[in-house]
Formats: sequence, structure tokens, C-alpha cells
Amino acid sequence: MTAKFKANSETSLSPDYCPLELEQEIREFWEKHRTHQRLSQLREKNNLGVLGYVEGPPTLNGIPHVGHSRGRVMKDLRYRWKTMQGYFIPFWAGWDCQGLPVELEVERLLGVKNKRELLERVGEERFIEECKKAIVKYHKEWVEVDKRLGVSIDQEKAYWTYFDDYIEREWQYLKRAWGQGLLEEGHYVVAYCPGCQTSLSSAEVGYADSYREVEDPSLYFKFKVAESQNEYFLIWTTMPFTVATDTMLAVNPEATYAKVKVGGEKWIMVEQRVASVMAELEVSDYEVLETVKGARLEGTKYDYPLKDLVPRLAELEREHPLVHSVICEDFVDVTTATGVVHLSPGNGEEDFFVALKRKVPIFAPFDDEVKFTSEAGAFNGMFARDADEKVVEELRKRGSLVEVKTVRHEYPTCWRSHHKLVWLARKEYFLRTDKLNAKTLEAAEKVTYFYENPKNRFLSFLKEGKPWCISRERVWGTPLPVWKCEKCQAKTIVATKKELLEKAVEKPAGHFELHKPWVDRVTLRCEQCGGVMRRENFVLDTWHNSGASPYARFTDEQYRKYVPVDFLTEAIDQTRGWANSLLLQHVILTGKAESPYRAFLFQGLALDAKGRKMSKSLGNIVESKKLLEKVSADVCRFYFLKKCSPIDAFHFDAQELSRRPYQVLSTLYHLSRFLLQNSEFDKFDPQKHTLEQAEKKRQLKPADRWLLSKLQETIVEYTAKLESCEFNFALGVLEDFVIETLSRLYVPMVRKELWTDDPETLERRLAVYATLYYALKEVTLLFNPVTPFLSEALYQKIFKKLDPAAKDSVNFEEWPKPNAKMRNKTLEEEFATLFKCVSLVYAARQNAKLKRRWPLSRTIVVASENVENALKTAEDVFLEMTNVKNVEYCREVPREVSSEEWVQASEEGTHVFLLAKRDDKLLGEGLMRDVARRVQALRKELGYMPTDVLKAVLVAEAEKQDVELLQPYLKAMEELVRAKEVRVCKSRREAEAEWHEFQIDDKKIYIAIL
RNA sequence: GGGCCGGUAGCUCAGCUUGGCUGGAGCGUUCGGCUGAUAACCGAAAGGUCGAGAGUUCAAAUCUCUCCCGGCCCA
Repeated sequence: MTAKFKANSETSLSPDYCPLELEQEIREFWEKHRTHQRLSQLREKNNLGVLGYVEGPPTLNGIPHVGHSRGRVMKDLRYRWKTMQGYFIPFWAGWDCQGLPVELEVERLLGVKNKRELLERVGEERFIEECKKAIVKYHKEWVEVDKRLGVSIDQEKAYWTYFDDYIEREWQYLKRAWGQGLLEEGHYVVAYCPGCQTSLSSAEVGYADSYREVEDPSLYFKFKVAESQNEYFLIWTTMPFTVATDTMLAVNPEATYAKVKVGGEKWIMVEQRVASVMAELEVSDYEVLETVKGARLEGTKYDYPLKDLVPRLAELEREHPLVHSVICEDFVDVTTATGVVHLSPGNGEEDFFVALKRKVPIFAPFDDEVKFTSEAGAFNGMFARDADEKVVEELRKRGSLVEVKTVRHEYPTCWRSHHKLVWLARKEYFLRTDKLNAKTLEAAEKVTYFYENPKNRFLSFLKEGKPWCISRERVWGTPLPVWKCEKCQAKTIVATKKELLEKAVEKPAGHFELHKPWVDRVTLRCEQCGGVMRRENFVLDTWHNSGASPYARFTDEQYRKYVPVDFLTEAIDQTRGWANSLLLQHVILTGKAESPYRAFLFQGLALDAKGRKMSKSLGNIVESKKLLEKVSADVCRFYFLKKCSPIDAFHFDAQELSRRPYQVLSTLYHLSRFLLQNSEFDKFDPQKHTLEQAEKKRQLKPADRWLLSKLQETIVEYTAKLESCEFNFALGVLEDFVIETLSRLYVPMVRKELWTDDPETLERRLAVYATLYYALKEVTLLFNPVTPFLSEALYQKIFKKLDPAAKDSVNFEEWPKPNAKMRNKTLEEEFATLFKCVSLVYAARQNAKLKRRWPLSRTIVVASENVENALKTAEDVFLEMTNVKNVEYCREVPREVSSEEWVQASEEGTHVFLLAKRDDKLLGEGLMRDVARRVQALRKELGYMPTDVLKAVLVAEAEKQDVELLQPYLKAMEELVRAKEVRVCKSRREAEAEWHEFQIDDKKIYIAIL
């Protein structure tokens, strides 16, 4: 009887892997020892190099969900990994605090319907206080989840985008833009909700349920070709009021247009739509007189019929030659309506850019409430959409109306009030980033994106190169630091608090901060005319706010050290968001074709299990906090990274967590426990019993060398996959090593050798421990960026326990480096061949219904010399795995195997023959193992620990000949089932015991444990 | 409406760049086996019109075109 495991070896690792408890313990360990702070300090002083980092700040208008958490895990992975490699990274948190999303959240909390009500009922000052309160609330949630997830970002060094010092540094970007003539006032078309009386961001327009089916007029009308008798352009619109701001017509240059004779008139429209439109207008008597390419129509002037009502349009016609003429644009859709589109640059974004491109003046005669101004002549004072009827009437009076009906169609509405939105040009401030396009693109080209798709997506977006409208008519944001003279309209920019207070006409009394309403109260004296200068009443786009972080979150010295930063990762929706604003602002700030980041990984979005976007209305948002209360952070982290490529959409399914990810981590846990239990018993000391020692004492066997070689391969490939951000493949490599190489192959190969306390084989056992210790420790380190809790737990409770000289935390360890001397590809191939032959033996056994636990006497392998050599490298392993006593090799199939006593299996020129016939010895040993197996099952069922030693095992009512077969192997069975005695009884009546019935190949036997 | 991405076993995903044997893995199911580190593991079976159609080719999951469906972004 082996003395091994005599008592339950006291390990601090529970027999089951209970990650939730383990992680809580490790969290407290890190906090108590201030592990992350100490690590950061250490690396700052002593490093291989500095890798800059700036946190992409989450907006504090909600709580984190799995999509956020996945992103944060990728950031943390990179930090932990590069830090282990010896780099210093300023992995400091940051929070996006301002902007519309936060305002809307606070409006909701305050129960306010719109901006006007907000200002009247709540007022700016209190509103700002409420915004700050909301931020603090959500900040707590984020920090809590980071902690639970093991995101080691430094919360104490976080930046907040609303702090005065941050805003002052953000203003430096604008000052630089101002100096380069890139900051301009101009018009921009925005979506406006007449109900809420506020403009909407494009994000709001895009909200899931903002598109609704609505009823609109369907108006066909005609504009007469100038100086023609009876030629007209036929036009369709659902927004008649825009005819009051009509500036141009557009046709598609490639399409064919027809002149259609209807009554005494010729109507011009796209040829392919003639039949359908005529049918719709119920005109049956018509004829296509001639056709002409769209391009030929360019420059045609037309008579705008409402000139008398809107005199300003008549003036514009004289000021610019293109007003009220036809232009060509590819975007004109010739598959709907008439293929002739009327353009109102004051009321449509596309129209607006068409006009801007041709320097056609923007006619936008609307006030803040979207009522026509006096510039609109007869429409003065009328709300835009209410002018629909009047326009129709006036067209009718002038003979320009063809037909008016109603139409139901999908149209964007306000997500809050569901009023139909209108688009109109308003006065805004722009960064003329279109002028920097070449530089921006050059900078972006130099960035590493890891994958082609997101790269192309980003670059093609940048190529659009539109000016950036940075002004917002909101409250909670960085104030635009431009003051304008009431008298002479002169403008000035003030970009620091100090400068502002110095120049102020009157110093502000009491509290002062760089927000509305305090900054608005500061007036300046105009240097040109001495008039009063007031601040332009805008705040900045929140993307400008967060895009300023590389400069604004650091000091000058830090900025020089850390920017451009090494690596960033955010979700793919940041293509147009942060990735873009960072780039544009950096180019403005530096004047160089340089990106503020050297690499950017765009992650796919997180969707629910069915592939739907997570949204409040669907109620399918998985909140990280709730998830992590029930599920291990390590398991989540592993799942986030392993499930799919980081750029793929991530279909989160909680049920998948407990499957493969759990199994892999659990296996690593148990492998480590296995090492600890065994090695502690033999007083293994990693300082003394090293691999070098084992080598010297010639105790390393091919199986060990094979494992060590596979480990080197794993280190190389895993690190390479991390480097290329193929986290899913990286973890595939790691998983394979743990499950296949270690758990399925190596441990079974050495288990028997460890299953003894024979002092003569102690050196061999120590060599196996050294091998396992090294391999498992390296694996634990490789896992650390992914499963930091498990790695730390194993490190503290196994590696540090066995080797007190180990570091204070796994995080202080160095990243494993491959050892080329341990790599042996030939050996790896030989073992691959060996394993293939083993599975051939299994296949042959299965054919002959020979259980694996039944020993057999002979196997003959008919194969090439290579295969023979491969098997001979580790013949003992082959025999052990196949449970065969002897193996022979042949090149040709020997005659003897043709007898029915042999069974076989073949693959790729390798044939394996097994002697199926068994003598009494083999039968007895096989039977013993059959019985032993039942005993083991019973032990487990009755709740015995593996280490418990049984008083006696009783076997009863076996057939007489079986008892005889069994008799010589009872001693061996005692060892196997860990019992002081194994006794065979004739009848159950011989002993007072709880008997359990078992079946062995149709025969009943009874087993009892005492 | 435009751009991009995806559609491969019941589920989750590889394979596609550079066409080539019988299209893979994991999970799940069924049957059998193995097992005291493991919630593991091994073998077999069932399960695929590789979204549809056409083209190129001796040969297409892979290349080209068209269409359908889903997702994201933009309008």
C-alpha cells in the first residue's frame, strides 16, 4: 500500500474549482497589497520602454453592459501582457462626462420634456449640478464593474472631460485651429424637432424606432423651362414647403430623359419612369417626343413661379448664375418619381453640400422656431410645415400644380415626441477639416489596424473629408471660447481661464467655472471698436471634448512622452467617433501628418444571442454587474476573447459560459492541484529540483521532452497571435495545450510513475514534477492577461507555496520566452505518429469488443521504418497507453495474423494487429480491473475521497471460475482501489454489509465497502 | 437608397488570401468505451443542396456576376 495521500494533503485549493469565491479572495489580496499600484511604480522606474496609452473614455450616461466589458477586457489584456514583457504603460482611466447623451439622461431623470422646458423650469445652473450628480452615480457603477472584471486600469489617475483644466487644454486645439484659419462660422443642415424645439444629433435621428410610417402630401408640380413656350420639368415632392426655398433642380447625368407630349405641353422627366408616372397621374394620352441625356440638361434655366411671393429668391437669381437652373448629380435616383429633383439647400443635407460645392448661396429664411422669417416674403411668420397648404394653393393659382394626393411612407420622426423632423440650415461653427484631408489620410494610412475590413471602412470614411460641425445648441458641454462684438461683429478666441479673467470687463463674483452659465456672464471689450463682446452661445460637440484627450489629459511633459500612443482599441462605431476626432484634432494641433495612435483595433459590436443589437426597447441588454454577480470574471474574460475574432459581431449567450470556457479553466485548475498534491508529498523543491538537475541525473524521458517542446511552440504561437490581435486564435493555442497536450496526453503518460512512494524512483518523480512545474507555471503566466484571478490564485497557492522565493504577485513575473534548446520538432512528429498508432489500437480493440482495461499480450505494427523508430522512442508509453504487454514490428504483413485470433486496424500504410486471444492470466487481470472499476465508482458514489483508505472491499457471488481467475490479482487490486484488504465471498450472507449489485458482461456480482 | 460585413452540421465558429483528395473543430444528441486531477476524456453514428442562381475552370465552400436574407454604418 502506497503511503501517498495517506492523509488529505492540506492545500488551500478546494477540491472543486469555485471561481467566484477564489476571485473575491484575489480581489482582496490585490487591494491589500496594492499590487497594481506597485507594479505600475516598478515599471515606471524600470522598464524596457514606454508605450503610451490614453483611455477612450466611456460616457457616464449609463451602466456598463457586456459589450463595454469585452472592450475593457481587450484593453486590460494588452496592458497586463505588455507590462509582463517589461514595458511601462500609463494605463489610466478616463471618463466622458459631457454632451447630449448625458443631458438627455438627466432630462429623463428630471422628468423634463425638452430643452425649452428645461431652461424655464430647471435653469442652467441647477441643470449642470444635476449632470455632475448623474456622472458620479454612473462612475461608481463603472468602477465597480472594472474591479469585478479585474480591469487593472488606474482609477486614481482618471481624467474627467468636464474639469476646468481639461477644458482649458481642449481649448488649445481650437486656438491652434483658429490660428490656422480652420475655425469658421457657417451654415449647417441639422435635423430639428418642431415639437421639442431643439435640433437633434445624427445619432438621435438614427435611433431604432425613429422611423415611423407617416402621411404626407404627394405633390407633382412643374417648372417652366425659361424662354420656352410650353416645356416644363415635372417634379415630385412630399415636402411642399421646401418649394418656398427652392434653389436648383438636379438630374442624373447618365440617365436618359424624355420630353413627353401631354396636351399642348412637353414635360421633361426620366424616360424609364414615364409609363408609371403617367399611369399615376391618370394621363393616358401622351407621347414621348424625343429623349436626351441628363448631362445635356445641365445649365438649363427655369422660371421659378413663386418669385413674387419670395422676392429674395429673385435677388439670388441675379446674384448667382446657378440659382434656378439645372445641375447634374450622380446621386439623383431615377428609379422613383420623375428623376428630376428640386433642391433646397436650406432644407436638406445633400442639397446643402451640392450648393456648398458650387458656392451657391444657402437660402435658409427660418428663425429658432422654424418659422419663416421676413426674408421669405409672403411666408413670413409661418411655421415651415404649415406652409405646405399655402405652397400648393399658390402653385395651383399659377398653373404649376399637376396633382396633389397623400402618401404614406417611412419618415424620420423625433424619438421623444414623434413629430416629423425637418431639416434646416442653421448658423454653426466648423472646423475646416476638409482642408486637412490629405494630411489626415496620410496619417491614417500609417496606422496599424490589424484587420483589413475595419481599416478600409475607416479610410473610406475619412476620404469623405467633410467639414466638422463642432457647435451644439446645448448646455452641458465645453463652451465654445469665441466672443463676438455686438457692434462690429469682430470675433476673438480666449483659450485659458487666466486670460479670460484678465480680459473680462467685470470680474465674475462668487463661483466661477468654465461652463454655462458662468462663462456666458463674462463680457469682453472689443479691441476694434470698443463695443461689448459676448460669447457665441454654443457648446462643443462632445466628440471634440473626448477627442482632445491625448493633449488634455496629460501635462506637457507627459504628452511629449506618451503621444502618439502605442495601441488603442474601441468598438467599430468609433470609426466616425473617437478614432476620427482624435486623428483630426491631432493633425490640427501638430500641423503634421501624424496620428495620435500607432495602432487601433476596432472591435465588432456586442449583440444578443440571436444576433440582435442590444437595446433598451428590446430589453435584451446584458448588464455586466448583474452578470458578474453570478458568473466568474475569468470565465467571462476567456469567453469574450475566445468566442470569435475581435472584429466580428459578438453574439453573447450566457449559456455558453458554463461550457467550454469553464471546462478549460477548470482543467487548468485541477492540473495544478494535481501537481501540488503529488509534489508536496515528495517534498519537491523547485529551487533544488530543477529541469537542469533532472537532465544531469538522466531522469528526463521522451514524454517530458515532448511536453517541453510543445510548450515552446505554444509560447511562440500564442505570443504571435496576441501581437496580431487574433485573441480567439491565441486562446485556441493555449486551450489546445492545456486540454490536449497536458490533460489528455502528458498526464496519463506519467500518472502511473507518480502513483507510488517507492524511494528508488523518487528522482524520476522529481523530474516529472520539475517538468510539470515549469510547464504549468509558464501556462499560468500565459493565462494571466486573460484570466488574472485564476493565474494569481495558482501562483500564490502553488508556485509561491512550493517556491517561497517567487515574486509577490504573478503580475511581477516576466512574460515567458521560448527556449529554442527545448524545441524538438522531430520528437513532436514521432509522438504524433505514436498517438496515431495508439488510436489504431483502440480502433482494433473496438472492432473486437476488447475493452481498453483488458490487457493483451501482443501487438504487431506493420509500417515503415519511420513509424517503427517513432514508436521505439517511447515504447513504454505506447505499451502503457494501449495496455498491451509486447509490441513487434514488421515491414510486411506476417502470415500468422491471418488467423482469426488476430484483429486489425489500418490507416495510411500503417497496419496494427492485436492478438485477441487471452490466457487465464490476462483474463484474470482484465477481470480484476473490471471489478476495480466498479469499486471506484462505488467509492465515488458513497462519497469517499480519493485519498481515503478503505478497511476492506468485499466481492460476492462471482462465478467459481471467475473467482479463480481473480485470486492471483487481489493484492494488485488492493493497491488500485486503496483498500487494506480485498476479500472474495461466496455469498452475501457471509458478511453483514451494504451490498451493491453490479453487472460485468451480463454477469451479476455484488460489492460492499467496509 | 448607398457603403461595408456576414450567411458553412441542431448551436457557436474554422476553412476562402494562393481553387485540388472523402468540407473540419467545439458544444449538443444517440450508442459504446475509459476514468479517482478534471464539470474531463476516447471511439462510433446521426446530422451539410457550404444562402440561391449563373459564369470562369479539367476541377468552385474558395474566383467573377446577379439576386435573397441578416447585421452595422450612412442617407
